[in-house]
Amino acid sequence: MASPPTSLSSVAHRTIRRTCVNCALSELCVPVGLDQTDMERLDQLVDRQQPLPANAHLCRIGERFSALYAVRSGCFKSYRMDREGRERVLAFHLPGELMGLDAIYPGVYQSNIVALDVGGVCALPYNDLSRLATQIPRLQEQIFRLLSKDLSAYAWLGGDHSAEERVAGFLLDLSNRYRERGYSDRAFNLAMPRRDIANYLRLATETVSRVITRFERQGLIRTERREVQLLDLDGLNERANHCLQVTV
Amino acid sequence: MASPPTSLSSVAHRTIRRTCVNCALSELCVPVGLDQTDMERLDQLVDRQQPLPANAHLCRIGERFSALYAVRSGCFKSYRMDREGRERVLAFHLPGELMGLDAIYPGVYQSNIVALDVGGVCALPYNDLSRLATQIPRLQEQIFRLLSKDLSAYAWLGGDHSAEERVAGFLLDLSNRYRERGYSDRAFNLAMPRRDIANYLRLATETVSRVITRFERQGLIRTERREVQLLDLDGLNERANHCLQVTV
DNA sequence: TGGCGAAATTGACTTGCGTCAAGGAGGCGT
DNA sequence: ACGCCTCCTTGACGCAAGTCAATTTCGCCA
Repeated sequence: MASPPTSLSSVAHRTIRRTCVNCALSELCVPVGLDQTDMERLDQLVDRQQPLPANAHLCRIGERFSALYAVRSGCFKSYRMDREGRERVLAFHLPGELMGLDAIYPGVYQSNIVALDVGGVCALPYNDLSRLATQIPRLQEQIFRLLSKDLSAYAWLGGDHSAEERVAGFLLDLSNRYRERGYSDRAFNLAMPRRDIANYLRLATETVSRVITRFERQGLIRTERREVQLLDLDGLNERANHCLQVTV
Repeated sequence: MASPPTSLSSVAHRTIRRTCVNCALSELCVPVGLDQTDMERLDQLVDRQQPLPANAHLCRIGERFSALYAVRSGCFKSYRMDREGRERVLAFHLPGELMGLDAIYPGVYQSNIVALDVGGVCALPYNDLSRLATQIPRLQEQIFRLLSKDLSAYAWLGGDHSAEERVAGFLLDLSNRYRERGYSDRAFNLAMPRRDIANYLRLATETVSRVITRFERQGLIRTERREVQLLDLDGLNERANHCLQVTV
């Protein structure tokens, strides 16, 4: 009771060590369904890295693949460059999601991954992870599932959708993912600029802007810079042509 | 030396039982890198199914996911239906390739898979396969790799490419895959009608036809219905904008 | 051999989205 | 408070690819 609560040691004592076991994201991330013992084994190989400042790169194309990354906080973007040097956004990653999966096959990172705002990641050294996965069937299963899940996401992007379908689908996808994470699915903040959204959806920035304006006029959404409110989910689903949902 | 080689029993005796161990595709398929003992364990769970006639379905969307399928011979197509009932081709599968990977996550097939011509598959019961994968690290690794490989393939389809880029990329992709399988990479037969190619590339059938005609006029290829000859790989690579290759 | 239907090609027209260009609105450092 | 820069929005115009429609070719079966 004597030492003031502001002393360094006191703070250190009160700080709960971040582990998979007490991580709020464990139900979205790799350790889904693991019991406490297995989670602790997983925990030992996880490298909880320093938070990255906005616009800092986590990895770059061509670097030797050594680890998968799980988002702990913030929002990340993965992208490639085409031969003309133009950026091509492949995905946005929210907390609990796994990044770098496309690097497993070639053994070399296939995309640049950058923090859109300040964000933290857990690095999962791949060799250790796959070794552990042979020992914990539930873990192997979860990695299979996460890889398979990404296939469906990419398949959507590959479809031939109109600009309206793409933008509506994008908003609904984010809405679903925020809900899963316990955030509001009706009002959220876009971590990425319009340019990145457009690039991800393979549209021009101007087209995204126009569609958003149109949705706003139709009373489907309300926006204020990067703040978005979804006012009419049914209407958005109609615009998205119902083609978003992965049948689960 | 006495019995004539044409007698039925003789044929039966000379027929080698099809196993993973003696399968010509083992270096492209799931058992990559397994030693003979492990291959025999894998072999025991493989269900070598009757050849399917052309246009027969292997599985349909919504069916409970129970097995992955490896192509043994022929060419398969996987596709979905959008809400308007239009077909959307997701992939063509050549011998040695694994199908149904996108069903792992939801536990329900996410695409219809149909034989384009008469073709054979090996069914790999998923529960048995993943159990075996925990016991054979090299097998687990290979499944990770195959899943990861598909991610890159889907990423290409998701890019915003012109019609010329798409058609050139498609031809070169087939060329590479045929070469891997020991076939000519300069002359091959398209197992699928133009309509399916167009659908896969998210183009109109007419557009594919026009691009093919243009390539032919430019001396890049020669076609005779479904027979294709690639005359100028460099030229095609240029049209494809070099954006096909996965950096391996 | 001839006739039917599916597949492929080609031409004429339409359109959704990209490109170009200009203007407005915050954010931030000095 | 000012200026600068980046982000976003809006309008005018052009083009690549889609749609519609007609014709040819091939495979197939009677």
